[in-house]
Amino acid sequence: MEGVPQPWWRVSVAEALRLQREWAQRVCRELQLPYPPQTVAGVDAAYGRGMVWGTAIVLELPSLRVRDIAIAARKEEFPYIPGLLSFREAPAILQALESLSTAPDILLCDGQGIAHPRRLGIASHLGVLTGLPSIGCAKSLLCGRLEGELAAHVGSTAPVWDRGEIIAMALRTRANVKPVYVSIGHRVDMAFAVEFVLHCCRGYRLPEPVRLADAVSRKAARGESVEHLLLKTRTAS
DNA sequence: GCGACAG
DNA sequence: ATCTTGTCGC
Repeated sequence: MEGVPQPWWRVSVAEALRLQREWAQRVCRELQLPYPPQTVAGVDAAYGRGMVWGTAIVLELPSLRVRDIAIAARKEEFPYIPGLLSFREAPAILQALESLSTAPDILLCDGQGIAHPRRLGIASHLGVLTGLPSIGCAKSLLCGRLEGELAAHVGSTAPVWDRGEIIAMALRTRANVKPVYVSIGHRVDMAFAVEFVLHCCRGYRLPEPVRLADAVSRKAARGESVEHLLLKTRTAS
């Protein structure tokens, strides 16, 4: 992306907040897909041995078959601060994405999209920096309040409001199980995001791309073998 | 000032 | 996120 300071993750908290407000203005909340996505990349990160381990795993659609995997390890450079998660995890995830053989059509992230104090959760952050459509799927809320009741059946939704706007939808992906919070990342609208996440769940609370990215990340972080999953690891500082 | 707070 | 055993329930 143009105009992005290179070591954008090596900044002060004040500068990080400024960058978020700036980049949040580049988020597109409308569906902009040239064609139905043929591949989705599930992305996540885990921690181990002083490193952040980012994973990008590409699945074919609508089958959800694994097509490609990439893992990247980087030193932990930014602390975890609620609201600034992407400054800690995005560098490793972006590096993993760059190591993929083929760019995915859309990103499914473990975390918030615009359901964020400054409307730039990690899903939106990754979407804006890569230019790819993205969706945020989080296990809990960072901000906002659930309005209304969420039915117990799969597929039911309830809006999450914050400062006068709907920033996410609580989505029941499994009957009688805590919902996940779906939000727009970049170049998608809420309706598409919810439908997409639901398609990826298949009986589990979390979407398959995210479950796999999570499993691979933590295995890599613990130094366990992930070769039986076709990998392309790359380490850097 | 106090409490909340993605992963 | 990570540290950790068994256990209750579909």
